[in-house]
Amino acid sequence: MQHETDIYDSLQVRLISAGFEHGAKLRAEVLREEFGCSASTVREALFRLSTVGLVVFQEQRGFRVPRRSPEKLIELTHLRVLLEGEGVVLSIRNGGIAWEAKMTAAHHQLSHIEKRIHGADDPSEYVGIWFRAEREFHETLIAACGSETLKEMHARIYAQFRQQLMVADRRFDFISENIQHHSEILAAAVSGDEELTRQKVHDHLARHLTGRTIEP
Amino acid sequence: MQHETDIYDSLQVRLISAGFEHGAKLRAEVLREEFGCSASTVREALFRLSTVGLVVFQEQRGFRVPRRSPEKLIELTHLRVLLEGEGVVLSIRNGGIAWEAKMTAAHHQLSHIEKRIHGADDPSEYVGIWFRAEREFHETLIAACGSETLKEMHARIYAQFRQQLMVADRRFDFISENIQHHSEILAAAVSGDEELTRQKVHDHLARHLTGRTIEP
DNA sequence: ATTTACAGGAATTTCGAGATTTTGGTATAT
DNA sequence: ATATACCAAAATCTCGAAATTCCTGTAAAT
Repeated sequence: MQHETDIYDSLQVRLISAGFEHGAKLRAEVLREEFGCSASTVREALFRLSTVGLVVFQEQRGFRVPRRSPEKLIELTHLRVLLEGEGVVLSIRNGGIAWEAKMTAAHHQLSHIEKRIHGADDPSEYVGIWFRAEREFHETLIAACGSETLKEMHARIYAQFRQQLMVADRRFDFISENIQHHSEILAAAVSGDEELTRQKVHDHLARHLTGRTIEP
Repeated sequence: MQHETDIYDSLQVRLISAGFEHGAKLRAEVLREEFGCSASTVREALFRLSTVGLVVFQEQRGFRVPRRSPEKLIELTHLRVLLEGEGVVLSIRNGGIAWEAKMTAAHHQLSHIEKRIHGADDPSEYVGIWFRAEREFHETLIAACGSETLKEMHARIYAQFRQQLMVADRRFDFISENIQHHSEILAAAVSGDEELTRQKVHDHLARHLTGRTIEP
């Protein structure tokens, strides 16, 4: 049996991985059928997603997928730099060997996938697993920061960030640059150099700070 | 006629200003009567508040007011320092005269109230207006940062922070210290010294970073 | 031609009842 | 005494229909 929470999760995944068009209307009556439940149940899930920022709610006129906005992407990037920078510095301080081990593991996984994408003819089939690995890498960065609140907040910002980029960058033109970035972040992190790591996280995300990132 | 949004707002106010006990159960069937609407409507509002962190939701066992937790308060304080520090620096950079004017206005208002509290026999009657003025002051600090996303995020952190402190500090023992702090923050901000301002914001909140702040 | 008024239809919001699950208490067995 | 099984009461969750509000296209008026 499907619970409200399952529907919430399911919608969340679709909302950040191209399951809906930007700006698309989300009608509870329609989604109802896909999940085989009542409209009110979908409505509750959409309400919750709206407070997270993955859905826009307007009184008496329903729910929508947020439109793409260069300004929003810049703001989200700025916050990612702030939160990931702070989180990774705290992780360096508190994480110890166990965290360093998890970091190298997450990086190994990610870099393996990125190298395959780099040499692939049709990278699009890797979209799903790359998303997961990239998220895992960035979550591991801040995993040992000691603040559940910071991690939750980062998860939301990250989700909105991904949603903004949904259909963009499908060709992975940035991938070789990314391989380099992720390696440098890992190296800086395990070396224990707090400010260098913060800098590397910033540089990695900097290309989204210009306002000229997306144009499909 | 009461809308779902009104109920949401109304509950939010009560949740951050001692309208409920810490850890209290929030039964939709009960709140239903107070608002004169159906249980499902209350339920929707509670669901939304749960994604904001002002209410805890557990599958099949309803909604609760979050318990008080020293660790949580430290984490929230840490994030306030981070977000307000960043926000105020950006405001200094982008705000101009208009922002400085708003800052002095907000400070004037707040300090007026704080001085009255300082000399009052029974400060408890000022609780409500002090809450509003203090929030206004801290929101104005970051008002010109240029990032709606940062402001939204700060609003949530601030709300959870207030909720943690709900019943504490009712005697305003900290008030004379606070008057000094707020003045120093204002002075640093209008002087344009970014790092000094960041420091003053940190110092102001530092007393909540020790883990020995609350004991009812 | 443009604006305003008015329907009819579609979408949203609210509601209360029924189905499901948890909770708390009692009895039985170890 | 402790643990397990069971039952009834209470609370939660889901549903579909009724009430309300919004939207769109058509007609009348300026």
